[in-house]
Amino acid sequence: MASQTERLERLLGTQLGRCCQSDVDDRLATLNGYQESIPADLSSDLNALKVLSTETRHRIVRLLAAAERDLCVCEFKPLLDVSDSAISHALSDLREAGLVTRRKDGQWRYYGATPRAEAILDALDRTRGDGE
Amino acid sequence: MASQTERLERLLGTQLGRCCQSDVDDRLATLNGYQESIPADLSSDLNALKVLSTETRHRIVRLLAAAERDLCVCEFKPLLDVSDSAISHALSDLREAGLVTRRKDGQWRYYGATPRAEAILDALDRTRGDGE
DNA sequence: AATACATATGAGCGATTGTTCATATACTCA
DNA sequence: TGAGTATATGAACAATCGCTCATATGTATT
Repeated sequence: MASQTERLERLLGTQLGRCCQSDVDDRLATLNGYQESIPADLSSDLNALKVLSTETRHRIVRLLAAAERDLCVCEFKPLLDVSDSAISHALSDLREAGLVTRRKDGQWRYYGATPRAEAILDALDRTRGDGE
Repeated sequence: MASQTERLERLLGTQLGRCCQSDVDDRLATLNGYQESIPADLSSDLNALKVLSTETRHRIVRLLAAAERDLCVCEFKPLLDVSDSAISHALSDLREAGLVTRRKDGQWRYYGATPRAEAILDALDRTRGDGE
């Protein structure tokens, strides 16, 4: 049975030219340190990214960011090639993910991009086309 | 049959207190302006977000960012609760999405986070917990 | 050359997803 | 109050996804 650290041991042999148990322990401690620097609950980050990763929802947020104002649900209609229902579902998912806000005005609903949404789009824009 | 702009026309009636054809045309032109400011090809952005939106791949990138150095494939093993194959698939997806780089050293492979990956994580970190 | 090893790749399976259709809710105006 | 409108919600279905297992590729060592 292959242990969890069998290969790590060999890697350290390559990197250090030697490898005793304390070398393995030290490296494992270092790796655990990286692990601990990760937010305990990733679900909100993962959800924000997932929600922004499909075309309909992504486009909605880009439109809101470009508009620099809240848009009414019906303003998305001529710009997106999906049903009203799909737009509504998309906005609902975006709101739950903290990427858009909603404001009611009579029968109309206005949505706006949150700073979180804008920060993510900005990160993409600033790094688009980077080879690496 | 409901036209694409039927509701928009009524919205403008509400917003402007009137609505003739030129009002509709103006608004449509404005909306099309937003549309045009969106990158023509979203697929690379969408893919980057999708790839970062599941736990295994996201965790890999967070580990690389925390490490501030390239990590060997075998170093992920004790930190992730999935098979070697899943780690390899994940790294391959991340590389294709431009989120990690790969460096070969003998039989070992070292991966590192790209500026694009770091920018996205940073956007998430800076805005985590924003109510809106 | 043969064996061992590190990583990669492809098929396949259960689980999740984005959409549409049907329907519900809530507001407006006669 | 009743008809019309704007948006939201739930079910359902095809499509996609993430994982594991089996196997392939390329490197090191003997």
